[in-house]
Amino acid sequence: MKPNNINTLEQEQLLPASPADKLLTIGDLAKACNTTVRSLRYYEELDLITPESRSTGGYRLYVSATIKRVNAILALQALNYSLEEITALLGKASEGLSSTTRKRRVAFTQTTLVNQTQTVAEKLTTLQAMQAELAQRLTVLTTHCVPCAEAFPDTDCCETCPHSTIHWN
Amino acid sequence: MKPNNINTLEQEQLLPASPADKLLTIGDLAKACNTTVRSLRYYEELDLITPESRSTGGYRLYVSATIKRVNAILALQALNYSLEEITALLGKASEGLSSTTRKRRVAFTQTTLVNQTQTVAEKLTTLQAMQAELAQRLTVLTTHCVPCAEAFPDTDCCETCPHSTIHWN
DNA sequence: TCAAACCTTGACGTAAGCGTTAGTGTTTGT
DNA sequence: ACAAACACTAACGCTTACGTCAAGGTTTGA
Repeated sequence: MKPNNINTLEQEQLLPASPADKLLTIGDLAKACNTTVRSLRYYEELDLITPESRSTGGYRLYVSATIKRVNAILALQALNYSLEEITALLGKASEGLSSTTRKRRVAFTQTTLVNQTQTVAEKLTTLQAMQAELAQRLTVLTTHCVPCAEAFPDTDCCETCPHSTIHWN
Repeated sequence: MKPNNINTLEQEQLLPASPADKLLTIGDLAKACNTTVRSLRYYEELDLITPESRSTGGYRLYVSATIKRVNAILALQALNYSLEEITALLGKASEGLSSTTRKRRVAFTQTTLVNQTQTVAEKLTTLQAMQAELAQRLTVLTTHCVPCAEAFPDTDCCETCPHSTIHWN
């Protein structure tokens, strides 16, 4: 499935002293991005990236800009985005870059940032509640249960104790 | 593995009008914790919970304190802890119910509470840092990228923009 | 007493994100 | 010219946290 060799030719003609964008094999790309060949092929399955062309033997050949793209993918993954979300965020590779993409991209990023902020805030609230409850449990445990266990080391009276909920089991 | 029926008998004798800790079936427990029967059985597989006893017909019967335990598990899961981490955090059910002395059990609970407190504190710090970064990114995005995309909807100048890291690509 | 509702133990299915062969072809350096 | 290094496709494997039957036993209320 050769994309558009015409474009390639045009570019070579239009930019004879072009950046000499040396094409990368999939192994080169993997090393450059500190990831694996398998991951890159998987991203291609998901239409997150696509090689610029193929060698006569069928090797995938990537332009160096793809490094940026892959690094973006990896960065977003590190932020707990799923590849599906990342696809929504960066767009599919086959769809290229339309003129409206930039505006939409920025808007999309904005809404996802807002969502992230909200999610983080919720997590914080939960954690703070847990922290408070842990503190209380610890207090009751040390002020009540520890002395109690000290006084009656062998008598298991916890089942009848109102504080037994502190150490659930 | 009945812990200490002697204790139980003692208690029944000592407290004929005891709290009557009505035992819950697995369905009751699931409803009480707003989760599923399957999940509870899975937690048991992982030794996170264990029924107090079984009915003559083989039904799992739980003490009401297990509700707290399960709720703790669910709360921690909501914080993106894996069940393996939760097991490390809360301890295995079989260990908690082991026939060790009360002193040791209370001490065990104490140390796990301290550990939990510390872990929660760390998680809080991380989340607060995330919150700050998200806020900053949102600021830059709205003050810079949104107007920029508004002004140049069609010119993709992001590659040369120092703020392009805000909206990865 | 009997049906509805609940429980039991398997055991297979699922989704994500790759890891890992297997069997084969391609490039590259010497 | 030939071996080493690399790439190709296809396809099965793995993990986590359950969902979802299947084929039966158990409780419970009318």
